[in-house]
This record gives sequence, structure tokens and C-alpha cells, in this order.
Amino acid sequence: MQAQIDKIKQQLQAQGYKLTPQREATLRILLENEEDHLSAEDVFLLVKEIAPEIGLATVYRTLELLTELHVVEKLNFGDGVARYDLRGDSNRHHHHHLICVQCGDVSEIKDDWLLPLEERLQEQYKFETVDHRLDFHGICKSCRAMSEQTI
Amino acid sequence: MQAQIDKIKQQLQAQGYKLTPQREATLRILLENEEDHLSAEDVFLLVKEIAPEIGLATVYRTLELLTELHVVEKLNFGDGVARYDLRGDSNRHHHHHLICVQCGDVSEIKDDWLLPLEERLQEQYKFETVDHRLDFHGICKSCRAMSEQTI
DNA sequence: TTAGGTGCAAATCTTTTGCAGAAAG
DNA sequence: CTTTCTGCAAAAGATTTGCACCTAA
Repeated sequence: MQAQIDKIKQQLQAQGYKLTPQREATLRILLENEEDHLSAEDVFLLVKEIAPEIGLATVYRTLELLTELHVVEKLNFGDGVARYDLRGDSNRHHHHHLICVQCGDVSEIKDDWLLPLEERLQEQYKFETVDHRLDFHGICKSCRAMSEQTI
Repeated sequence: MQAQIDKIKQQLQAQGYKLTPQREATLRILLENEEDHLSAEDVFLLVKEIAPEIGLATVYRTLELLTELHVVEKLNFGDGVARYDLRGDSNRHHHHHLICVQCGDVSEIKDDWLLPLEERLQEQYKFETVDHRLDFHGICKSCRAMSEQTI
């Protein structure tokens, strides 16, 4: 994990930003919870455990900065809060989301299925894709299993 | 357009809701601006022109109701406001969005490319998709043309 | 040393809600 | 009539900002 932090530190410094203890603590929390989709408030509460003096505004500012640097991705699943996802190392493309409408779980799939579609977009619409986002809403495996039991 | 309003009126009444003048005015605005992705505020300002006494809260309540009825779809492009899109007649599946990162334009494509992917999801992940959402971010045709001129 | 960062509180912005009066079916 | 709606104003949340004081490099 230290390697990843050092790398981000370099990215920060390359743009004239500093790696403060608050920013480092926030990064640690994000790295430790890579699989979750934390809101700013979530991050704040977790960071508070390791750096109690931090303020919510600082968390917002840090997350905004990390979004600019493409270290995290800001997502919105429509529930009124922004969520933040660590972006994988060098992948220009995101994972996609499977959002369960029953239990609310958000899981990820990493396949990159959309390249052929992007090529088609380029040809048919002259649209030059730099990024995409794909979410599926439905019933996840375990909710499906549960509802089959009750039949 | 009247046909569409009548149809929605029936949907409303089937659930015990009333078609008030405010709701009808809101529907007209949505139908007249089918191609745009209006925020609640946008809708409010437009409805005010034809029904000046309407309140913003009523617009929010109407949009919420129409979302429940699947007449509109509530979308979030990450700019802090929800936007509302009229849903096509009977299509379970949405159009997808091409969002230009340069001019901010949002246009739509109607192809339904994702059915094969949904089948794969069902097989590989046992995830039963009921809906999906796909947005591409990139440079649109006209911004592309413009930047080529300056070279 | 100094540009950038922080915490706090206040401000802003979107959306929701309580309520008393209005109106559709 | 009765149940649902409406407008208003207040409330609720999420996020941003101003400011005086810090601190990483």
C-alpha cells in the first residue's frame, strides 16, 4: 500500500500539491476499502478513526482533488450522495456496476465489453469516446436464491 | 400530443391519482421538450410560463409521481441536479447517452446493444437484469470538427 | 519562507415536508 | 363529499466557501 501512496504523492507534487497527514489518512481509508463505494460522509467517519482532528470539509476537498487527479472516480447512483471509487492502476476504462434493486448491493465486473461498441460509435456517430459508464439494475444472485426458497 | 396526455391520464386514474391542471401543464412541457434533459428547476421555469401560479414543490411532486409511473426516467449526470427524461412508449430499455465533455451536449442513441451482454450476465454472474444505463463521455462530432479546423 | 492546506462555521443549493386551504372525481 | 393536491414557507441534507490560523516542502 505504501507504494501506491508514494506514487500518488508524486502525482500530487508534480502539480504543486502537498501530501498532508489528512490527505494520507484519507488515501489509506480509500485503499483499505477499495471494494466499497463510500460517500464523503462514510470516508469522513472512517478517517476520523485514524485522524480524529480532520474536518468534513477537508475530506470533500481531498476527494475533489483526487477526482481531478483521476485517482478516484466520483459516482452517483441516484441516492442523493456522491460516492467515490478508487480507479485501478492504469485502466482508462472502468469496471461496470451490478446494482441490486432488492438489497441495494453494488458489485463490480471488470470485463471490458464495450470496445466494439465504441468503435461503432466512432464510425456511425463520429463520437470520440474517452470514457464510459455502464450500470445494470436487477436482482443479484443471493436475492434471487432467497426468493426461490419462498416459492 | 393530446393522445399521449390522455393515455397518461388513464394511467394516473388507474392508480387513484388525479390529472390536475398543474400536472397537465407539466406533462405538456415535458412532451414539448422531449429531446432535452431538463432539471426540476428547468421544468419549473418552463411550466411557469403557461401556468404561472405553480409552485416548485408541485413540480418536484409531479416529477416524482411520473417517475413512479415510468412516464419519465430520473437521471443523474453528476452535476448536482437530477434530470428527467420522457420514456419512450413501451421500451423497457433506455436509449443511451453521448455526453460531450467539451460542450456539455447530451445526445441519445436508441440502439439496444446490450441484450447479448445481459445474457452473459445472467449466465456468468446469475444476475437478472431488469434495467441498465449506459453513458459515453467523449468529444462530439461538432466539437471534433471545430478542433480540427484550428490545427 | 511561503504557497498551499486545515478546521470551523456560515452559506448555498437541491430536494423534501408540514400544513391549511383548494379542487378533482 | 372525500380524498387527493397545491402553494407556501420552513426544514433537511449534501456540498461549498470565507477566513484566520497552520505546515509541508
